[in-house]
Amino acid sequence: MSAPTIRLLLADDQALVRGALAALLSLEPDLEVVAEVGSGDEVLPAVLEHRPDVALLDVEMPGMDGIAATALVRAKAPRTRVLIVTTFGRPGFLRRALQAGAYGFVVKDTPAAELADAVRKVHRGLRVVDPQLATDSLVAGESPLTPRETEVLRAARDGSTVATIAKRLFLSEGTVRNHLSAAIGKTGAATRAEAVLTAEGNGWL
Amino acid sequence: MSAPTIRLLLADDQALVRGALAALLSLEPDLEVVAEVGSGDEVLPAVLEHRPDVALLDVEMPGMDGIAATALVRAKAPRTRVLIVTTFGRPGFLRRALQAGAYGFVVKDTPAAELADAVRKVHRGLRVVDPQLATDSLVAGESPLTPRETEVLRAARDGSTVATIAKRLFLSEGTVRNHLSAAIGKTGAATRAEAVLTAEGNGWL
DNA sequence: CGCTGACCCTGACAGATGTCATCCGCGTGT
DNA sequence: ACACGCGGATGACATCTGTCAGGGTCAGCG
Repeated sequence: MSAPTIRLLLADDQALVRGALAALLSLEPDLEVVAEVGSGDEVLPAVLEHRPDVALLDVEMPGMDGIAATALVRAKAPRTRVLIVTTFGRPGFLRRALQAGAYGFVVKDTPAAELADAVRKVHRGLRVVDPQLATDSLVAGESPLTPRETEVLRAARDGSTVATIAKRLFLSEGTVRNHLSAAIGKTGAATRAEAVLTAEGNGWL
Repeated sequence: MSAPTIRLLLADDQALVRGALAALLSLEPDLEVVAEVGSGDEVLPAVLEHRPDVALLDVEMPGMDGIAATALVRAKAPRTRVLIVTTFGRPGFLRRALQAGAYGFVVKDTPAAELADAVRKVHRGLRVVDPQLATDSLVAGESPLTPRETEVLRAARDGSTVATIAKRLFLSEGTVRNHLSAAIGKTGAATRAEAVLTAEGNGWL
């Protein structure tokens, strides 16, 4: 009797990318794609139903992001190992993904031939992390922003004025300006727009 | 003698996505991936060497974006038809891609099964464009921004101060403020950060 | 229990932003 | 030849941003 195949679940909101990844992985005789979902909140139900050995999750998905979905899978279906497959190799994403229980973290710059190997390693319980990304993650460190500063900076992402943010968060304009100023200082930026980019780049937002 | 296969070139800076798309398209007996490149400036040399019938180009690539590469292919290798395959279905991208000579425009939300059909249609000389995207493109219209306004707004993308932008573009701060103000007005935004997001969303930047 | 530090909140103020008025050069139409 | 409109440039000024000083609350520690 032949060795059993590794059962896979794919989660990516881009149908074309998801279908292409399924085609790529199905070329391997020992890998079998048993489910595909397009949003984060479909991940756990599909994992519970199909019992994949490895779940390949994108990070940015509607309904729930892949990192939150990873935490759910670890809590409710610990035999399923998670491999994050994402466009943005942000050090903050890596740290949060590992903390949430992901076994591996692959960015879409990776050669296609390496994905199957990454899946097999994760299935065997090994960690798969790009060394450069791990280094960047250690260098960037945890976010220096307080929860409120993070919230105010996130609210500033879309270019809103202080008055608009104040209304949205039920704060005075002075409070909003102070939090923004603190966030600007902590990220080493000159403006709030730059602070947003820096925090996003470091995975702090 | 069997019908000849459709020769394809793939261009996407993400190796994993490119490899996966190659795997997906190679499942079709009448399609053959003859070349893969990872940057925009490799597209034309590869097209001239491999003579693909259809070139599938991403938009955002290093070296040269896929729309500029499309224009080059039309000029230098008119028998190769271009199909844009991109993450962001921006109406501005669609318009510029068609104007540059692309035969089709597919976003990565498209079901994987439709990609091969899109390739076949493009090969036959048919247009492949998402109707919703075409509508959005007509609604958004051409950019109302002057070349200088576009340049100044683009320089403001990274959150730079007016003084920094003035130095970078060799203008006075008053001039920069005036162009930014005009761009804010034309995009209907309240701040420059919002104007940047609006212009990007409409494909004007 | 008192002290300390972190976090959150607020308003005053100097400096930056965005609006407005104005001018110049160039291309187009009459 | 002239008038007009457009794009680009500039500075004055009202408004907004970011910094700073100050106060309140709460958890942790001695």
